[in-house]
Amino acid sequence: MDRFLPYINKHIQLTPTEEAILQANIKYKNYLKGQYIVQNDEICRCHSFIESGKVRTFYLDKNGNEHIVAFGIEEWWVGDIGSLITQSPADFNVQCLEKTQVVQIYYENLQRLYRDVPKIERVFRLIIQNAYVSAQKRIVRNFSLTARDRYLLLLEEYPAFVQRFPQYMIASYLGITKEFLSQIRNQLAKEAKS
Amino acid sequence: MDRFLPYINKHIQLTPTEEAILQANIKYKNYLKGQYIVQNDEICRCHSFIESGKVRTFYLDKNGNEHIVAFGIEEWWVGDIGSLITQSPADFNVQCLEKTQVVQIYYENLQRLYRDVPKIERVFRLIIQNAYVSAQKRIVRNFSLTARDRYLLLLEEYPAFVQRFPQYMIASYLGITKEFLSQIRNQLAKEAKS
DNA sequence: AAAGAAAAATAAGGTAGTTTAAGAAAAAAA
DNA sequence: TTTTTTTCTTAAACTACCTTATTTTTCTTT
Repeated sequence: MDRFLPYINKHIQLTPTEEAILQANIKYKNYLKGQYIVQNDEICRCHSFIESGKVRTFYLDKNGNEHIVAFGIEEWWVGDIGSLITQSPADFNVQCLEKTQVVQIYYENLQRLYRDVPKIERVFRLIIQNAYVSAQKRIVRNFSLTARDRYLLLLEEYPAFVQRFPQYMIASYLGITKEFLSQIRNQLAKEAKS
Repeated sequence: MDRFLPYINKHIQLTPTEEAILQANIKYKNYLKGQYIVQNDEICRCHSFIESGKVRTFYLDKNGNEHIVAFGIEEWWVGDIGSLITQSPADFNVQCLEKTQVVQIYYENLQRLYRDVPKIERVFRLIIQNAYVSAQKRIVRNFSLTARDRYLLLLEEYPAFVQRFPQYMIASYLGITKEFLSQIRNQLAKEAKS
């Protein structure tokens, strides 16, 4: 039940006092399968760290099609940062796909932490920096790789995702249809035999 | 020649002492048309703020094709953040497309500033946060919009780009060929008439 | 102003990925 | 166990976008 503090301590070293302030500004929460942590058009009030469980972050386009923009498993942060930082309606939905426990930092508490424990600003700069670098990688890959190569890369880099999320969600994350992913997998299986 | 300090002061308020420390940790530099601020496979040593001029950030895929991942004009930051933060070889190239003046903060100076002027950590958190939000928007759009709609959106949101950068670069930025963009524009022109 | 180079337009044929629809397999519920 | 629901597969027709090649226009340089 406590992955959170060890995670924070990977980035910075907190004094006992600072740790106490941090503890006072977080909340533990449990979600059931299917429940939403963030909902489209509502303001995202907190950023959530996954203690256990799994979630998907998705977006509904104007035709009502779902597009998965991120997965979340243990030790990942989820939320809609765009909505959080401007306290404006969210573009994304964050939905739990199984019973999920999270640690949440609410907007006001985060601002207070930035003020009272400046080291926290560093943690979040680092978190966002890494998120930004992966987002850019994703853009580049969607430009220059075929669906097949993107799938192979996902298998290599995040095998846990391919195991824990259903195929139609993997397809959506890769930006292709489930039918086409099925076709790719079929082809890869054939190649493996010969 | 001085857009930099006013830009910083939009985000935070510096005391005269802090401002002096900041000034001591930046460098002004001029580039000619065609010169590179960052080069693929070399370590990106600084982050650059554009005072005047224009640049493109691009990536060469394994077939040697260029893919533009970002444009930069006055008051934009450019560089390869992935390379900068880990001090590892850059994936991207940042090239000036005309005479360009920049303010640069070198890696070591940035670390020193984070330590000595903690407010600076806030500025960079904010810069990266915004960059991350736009990167995510871009991922979503590339998934759910057609090339035509992406072009229309670019025209609406950043008309300056469409005016200041040649069409084949705009096409590359949108993730399509120059021929296809030409076709789209042709079609839009026809529609405008009738 | 002319010459040369770079950028943009046009057109035809090709391919990666989509759509639709039907059926099979697997998982969840009863 | 059977039923119901969810997920995955297969295949054929279709579309958005690509490739290649040629021509025209615009920008640079002298």
